[in-house]
Amino acid sequence: MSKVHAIATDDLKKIVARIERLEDEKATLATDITEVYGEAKAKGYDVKILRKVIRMRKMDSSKLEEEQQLIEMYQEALGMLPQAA
Amino acid sequence: MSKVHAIATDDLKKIVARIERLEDEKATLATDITEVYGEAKAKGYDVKILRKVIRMRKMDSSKLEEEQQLIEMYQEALGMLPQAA
Amino acid sequence: MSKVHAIATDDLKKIVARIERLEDEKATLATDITEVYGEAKAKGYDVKILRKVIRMRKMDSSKLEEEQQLIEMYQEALGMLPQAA
Amino acid sequence: MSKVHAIATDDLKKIVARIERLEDEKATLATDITEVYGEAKAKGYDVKILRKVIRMRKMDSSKLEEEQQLIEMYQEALGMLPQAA
DNA sequence: AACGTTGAAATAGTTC
DNA sequence: GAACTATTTCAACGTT
Repeated sequence: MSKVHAIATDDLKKIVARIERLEDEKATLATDITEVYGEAKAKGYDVKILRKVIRMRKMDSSKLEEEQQLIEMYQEALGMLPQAA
Repeated sequence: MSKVHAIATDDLKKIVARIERLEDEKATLATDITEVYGEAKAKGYDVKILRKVIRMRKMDSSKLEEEQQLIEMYQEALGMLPQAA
Repeated sequence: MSKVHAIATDDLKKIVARIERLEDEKATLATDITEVYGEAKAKGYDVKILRKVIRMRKMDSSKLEEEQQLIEMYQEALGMLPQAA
Repeated sequence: MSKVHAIATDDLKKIVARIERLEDEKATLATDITEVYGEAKAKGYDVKILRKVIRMRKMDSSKLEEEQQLIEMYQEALGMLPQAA
């Protein structure tokens, strides 16, 4: 176990600053998203449904990847098994 | 925000004891599972594949639930939307 | 495939597009943050500690003290502290 | 449906059954633990603090001190501590 | 035995 | 405020 025992202060400060800046931007985007949902609601859209639909769109594009993974899984499984290497 | 400021010691001890006991049992089961995989490996089975297959079996039984959820989602979406209640 | 009425108006499409774009950017930032932690790790920093410290910086200090007090209260109730005053 | 050779020997089936049974029991315990936390919450305990304290009890004290020292080291490097010695 | 990958657990946010 | 979902964090595992 070799933890760092002498910390390069300036270096660490820069790292922390970068992370905190990125997290700030991320939080801002989260707020923006909430606001867009708010606008949608004001226009009469159902926010809950909207969220679900958007989630489904994301899932659908992940389904392709999942399918690919399953194919590879089976390929691997068929290559070996009981008399595995 | 109403945190508890006077702690009933005996009560808390019992709660902690119960949780720790359950966690112990859970850890024991985790060890047992690891051991079964170990036996399987000793018999020549490919543990990695075995894990994947078992995971897939779990997924397959979740697929039914997922499908049901999607159906309900669509039913919901078709009932409302722009002119939502 | 059953058409879903005329739900997908241009307006709704725009809203969805905006949200998805914002979510993409958010996901990119999440990846960036992970990468910065990766760099920090490569430089020898302890990522787990780093995360904890950054989280503590986010909490305002009154919250931090309050949490710490609660922890000590619980520890005392459980007899985890050497010999409390 | 394409049969997958004679992979599913009785032996393999038994192994899978044992693992799945153990995993079921493990999942049940996880649910039980969640419920105990729920009861604790209903009695007014702070679940988040409770979890932290229980986690701390699990860590041996040398680890805990080491972690605490690292945190302070980082905090000092970042100027988060009032006026370090 | 460190490293990355992956699955489990915990926390935070959203909805009803 | 209770339940559900999504995100984030943590720990285990296999790999090199």
